[in-house]
Amino acid sequence: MKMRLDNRKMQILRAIIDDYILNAVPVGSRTISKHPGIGLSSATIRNEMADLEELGYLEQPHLSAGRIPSDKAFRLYVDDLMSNADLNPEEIRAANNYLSMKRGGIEAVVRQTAIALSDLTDYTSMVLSPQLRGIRLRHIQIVPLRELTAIVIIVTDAGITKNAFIRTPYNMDAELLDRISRRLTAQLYDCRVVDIDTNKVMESLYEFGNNVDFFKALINGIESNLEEGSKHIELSGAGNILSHPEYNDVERAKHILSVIEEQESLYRVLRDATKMEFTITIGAENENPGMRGCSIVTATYHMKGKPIGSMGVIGPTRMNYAKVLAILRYMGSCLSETLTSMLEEDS
Amino acid sequence: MKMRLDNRKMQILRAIIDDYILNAVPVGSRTISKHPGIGLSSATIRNEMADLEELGYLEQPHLSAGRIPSDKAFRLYVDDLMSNADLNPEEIRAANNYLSMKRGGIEAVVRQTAIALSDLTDYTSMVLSPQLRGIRLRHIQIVPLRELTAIVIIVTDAGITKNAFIRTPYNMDAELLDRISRRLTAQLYDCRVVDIDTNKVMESLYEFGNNVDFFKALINGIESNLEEGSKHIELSGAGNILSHPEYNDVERAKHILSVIEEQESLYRVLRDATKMEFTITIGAENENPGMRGCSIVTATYHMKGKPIGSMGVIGPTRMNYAKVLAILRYMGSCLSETLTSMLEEDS
DNA sequence: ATTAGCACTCGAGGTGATTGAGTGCTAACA
DNA sequence: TGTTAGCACTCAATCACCTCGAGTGCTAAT
Repeated sequence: MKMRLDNRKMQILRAIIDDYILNAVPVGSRTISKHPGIGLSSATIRNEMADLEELGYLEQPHLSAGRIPSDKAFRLYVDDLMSNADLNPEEIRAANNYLSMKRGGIEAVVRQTAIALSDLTDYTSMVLSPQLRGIRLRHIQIVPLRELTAIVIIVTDAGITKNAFIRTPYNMDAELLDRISRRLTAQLYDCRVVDIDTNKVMESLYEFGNNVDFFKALINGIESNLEEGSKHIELSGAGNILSHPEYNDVERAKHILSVIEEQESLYRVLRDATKMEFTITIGAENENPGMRGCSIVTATYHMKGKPIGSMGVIGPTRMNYAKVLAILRYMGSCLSETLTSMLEEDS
Repeated sequence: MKMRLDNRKMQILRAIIDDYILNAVPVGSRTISKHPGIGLSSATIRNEMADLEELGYLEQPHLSAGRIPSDKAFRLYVDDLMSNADLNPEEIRAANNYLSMKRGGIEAVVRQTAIALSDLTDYTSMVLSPQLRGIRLRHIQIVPLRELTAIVIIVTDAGITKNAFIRTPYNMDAELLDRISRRLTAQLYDCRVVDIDTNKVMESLYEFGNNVDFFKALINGIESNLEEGSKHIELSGAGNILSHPEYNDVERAKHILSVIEEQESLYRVLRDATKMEFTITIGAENENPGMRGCSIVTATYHMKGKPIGSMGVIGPTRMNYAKVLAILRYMGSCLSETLTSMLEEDS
């Protein structure tokens, strides 16, 4: 006999998950039978639960306990069952309050966003700094620093500066480097990384002598510098994981903390997440084995309509997906708006 | 009858502290009487312990437990009793291993140092980014960004760039701003912040029109930018606090984590600590009430012989001060050396 | 198909006894 | 006079044991 997930099973599963998200305690048949909207006795629920367990949606920690939803159940939940929440006015006020202090440039805004996210959700939050790919060049300046070494400064239309050291083939003086800077600026003004035509730029530098390797290194440096973007991640509320009962086990908590601190894998998660408006990764779906047992929800933010970064929340698999999504949605649009307006208005 | 801390009491206290640092468990009279170098019976030790308690060096969690050293005892310990440790070859190898990858500029080095510190000590570590005060100016460049807004880029001899937005009084074109930049660079080349003579610089800008407010804002911007230094703190091993039994209480751990994450007070600690070669702050000596119960040990690092920043370790009051000091001393000199050499050699 | 009823399971939490590491005090001792 | 042996006492930790109750599966009646 083939079991199917009929409507009633779905309803029951949903009630179980809702309860579990709220209480973090295995939920029993009686609890569900008393649930408004479900007019069934606990015995019936038990039968259904047994079916759901067989289908892989529920798990039993031990015989005489209730059931807890599996990763698979949460997947179903976020895909089909979840009713999406909205922020209440109070939360919106709180969120705006965090963001009101937009002094201090992009980094400060990103940091404030991270703090707001972790405080509002009560989970750990992370915000990837804006990625520069697609941003346009405004100015290039090469400054001699000491013997045979110069520093290359790149300014973009986002008001972000980056800099890199470069080795010069001989002791080029400030004047020469300045002329080269002007030529480069003229050539590359308003270019994005992808627009850079190395050969053409090289040609335009011929008059400054036969230093092919140096020029090549210079252009490569500019390109790679713009391309790599900033790998910086702003974290906040790392301690929040200790608030949730699943991490009362100190060993577990320590482990997660070290994974979070390492940042490299978080960077990969956020980088990849920038391709999609929202992502939800549940428990074992995480690539990093250390993150199994956690869920990650992310949202993208934009600048002038283009996605340039993403932010996310790390919590237990039983996190309140609906609420987290709502908060991420709101904060994402706030951040997008702020960043875009920082380009247009005074700052 | 006046009790004094005679030599024997000191020895006993020292043995107690050593033992407590190692085991984190109240230590009893029998343990000490068996301690090599102390040829006394437990009964005698008990008498001495009672005296030490009366003098405020020991505390009893409850009647039938051993004693634990008070903050006052630890203070005495680090000031007078402690024998200073040296790193063993293996630790030196490990430390060098962390620092071998000095690719990627100052931030990367600072980060690596923080990671090494936390891994070697098993406590939480923090490293304050180099403070620029005392660093010399190399280049100033003002670039128009959009209507009425420009970005000011400052390059120092440490190869550090900083940038700030500035509002222009009218739409100054790139050419004009460039001429102003050159003039400023000429005027301020090789200056430290403290050397800047605002009036003289203002005078030299007269020829660029009567924009007193703008010029003033410009110079102020440069000054304050250099002055404030970077408030960035690199943290590592936040999760390590969970390794120590005093933080098995989740509430306590959460509290400390939130204090650490807030960073503002850590910045103040490290900033102030830059004035001294080493500092040790024990328990209640901390200014931040949230940090009482912790100890902080810091060391200064230098660039070309001048102190430009400090690094520290946060742990329980019973931390292994001798070892932590040795590690900080070693890492401090490594960092100083690396930073100084980054100025001189290619990077 | 649903439900009431029942026997069974098992973790959580409470009780009480035991253990052992520790103390203070006193009296004997060198 | 300082040191030590000895003893009575304290108290947290641990363990065995018990009870409680929330939960289950199964079966028979509706």
